[in-house]
Amino acid sequence: MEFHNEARRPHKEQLYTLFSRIAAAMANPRRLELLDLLAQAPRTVEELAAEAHMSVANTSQHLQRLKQARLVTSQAEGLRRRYRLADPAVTRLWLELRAVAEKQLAEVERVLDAYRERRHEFEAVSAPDLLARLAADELVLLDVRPYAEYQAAHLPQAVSIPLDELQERLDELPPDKTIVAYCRGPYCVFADDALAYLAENGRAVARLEEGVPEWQLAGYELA
Amino acid sequence: MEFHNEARRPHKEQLYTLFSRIAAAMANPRRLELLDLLAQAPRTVEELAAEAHMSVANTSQHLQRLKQARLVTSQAEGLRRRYRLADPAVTRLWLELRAVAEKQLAEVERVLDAYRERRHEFEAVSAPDLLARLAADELVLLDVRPYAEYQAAHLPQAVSIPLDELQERLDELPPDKTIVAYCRGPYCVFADDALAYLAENGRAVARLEEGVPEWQLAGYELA
DNA sequence: TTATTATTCAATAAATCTATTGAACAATTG
DNA sequence: CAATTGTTCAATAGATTTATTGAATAATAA
Repeated sequence: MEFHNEARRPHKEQLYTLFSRIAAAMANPRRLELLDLLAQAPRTVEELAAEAHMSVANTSQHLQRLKQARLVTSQAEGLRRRYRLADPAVTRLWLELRAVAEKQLAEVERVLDAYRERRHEFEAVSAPDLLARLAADELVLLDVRPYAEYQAAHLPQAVSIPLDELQERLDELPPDKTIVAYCRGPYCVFADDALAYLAENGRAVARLEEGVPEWQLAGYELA
Repeated sequence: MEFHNEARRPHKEQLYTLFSRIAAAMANPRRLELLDLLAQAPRTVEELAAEAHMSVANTSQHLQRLKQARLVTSQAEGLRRRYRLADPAVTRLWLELRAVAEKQLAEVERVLDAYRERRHEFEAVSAPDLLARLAADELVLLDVRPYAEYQAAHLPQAVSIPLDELQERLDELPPDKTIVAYCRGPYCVFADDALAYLAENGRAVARLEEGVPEWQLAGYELA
């Protein structure tokens, strides 16, 4: 009865090799950006390429690698092909990866402060707090992401005004209530931009750091 | 008010690059095996090299990469240096990675059946079931890992008999109770080997698939 | 002090990964 | 049918990663 059985070694190595394939698929900043975008809504290659500022060929190649690792699936839609995350577990893995980076790499905080330069300016609302004040009808929850992402999934009672339509549609927001904006999550600046504009126009504002994936992971319902 | 702000692009890319470093550190089967071992107990370079069947120099080099990514820390102990996981979040990430691989890569199941050839032979006990039956004093919980790992952390009420001492210490186990064995987790064969031997010697046996990390992640207490 | 021991470093060849380019393919439209 | 369009494929150069070898380092023991 021994701890080390040489006959089983090759199988064990195969297992670790399989696990490492998932990590390898995520071990590239471009592919992480693609996963992050897909965590918001399914998209075509062209849309992903434009959003991530990369060439279509390169985007397609990276998507093939994600597909090989079974992190994404694709579906033909006429001339196009739409990609989506293969499973909610992939979202969990991505969020857990981010959480480890946040906790272990001090640089993340530094870069985030440079990226979201106004992130400390607005009051932050926690998820339970939001729910309570929504129930009391004290505030409006505003989703400023592109409409397609709102359609794919959004927080309960959220109103959609994409960031680039906010100026024209300002009067759709009640002037007397606090406006809580959210976007793709804590690494997204859309909500900050929206809140800065709303504050300039005399509205009471606050930010929800959670995006749809974080909200869902925390166990709350989506609309 | 636009969705794409060119000035912020470089910061965004830096963020994804930081996140990808964590994934890159895990994107190698050897390093995953090291993380897996460290999830059981802290160890020295030499111990890790022996257990993972790799050269000391190679082991050290991989540990440096894990350390750079802040997934492990090390501590001098006289002549040696002991490595440990940097944070419980690292364990969570590793388990989540495994979960995705399990769910998405059908090959994992196939390789696992070849690796743990007896895994379907024994009754499996679930964690809540185990707790109930332990409370009712119906069974003995047996930890068959090396003693150092038992010392680092083990399940409540677990008795330690390392696999390689099981034959000599068989009489320490009460002959009338069902023996539930566990080891490092669902990808470990120690418990299967122990149960096969115990069953041959007329004991009633069952297996707990969870190891210490899985047990902890599920929210249960450790001893 | 010198010798021993655990670990790390440096150099290297083989393998793998990345972005780019331009061609190929396949589903639609005219 | 041919033309258009979104996507994928193939080839390639430059960069990164890996395991191995042997030397360097640093803490302890003789």
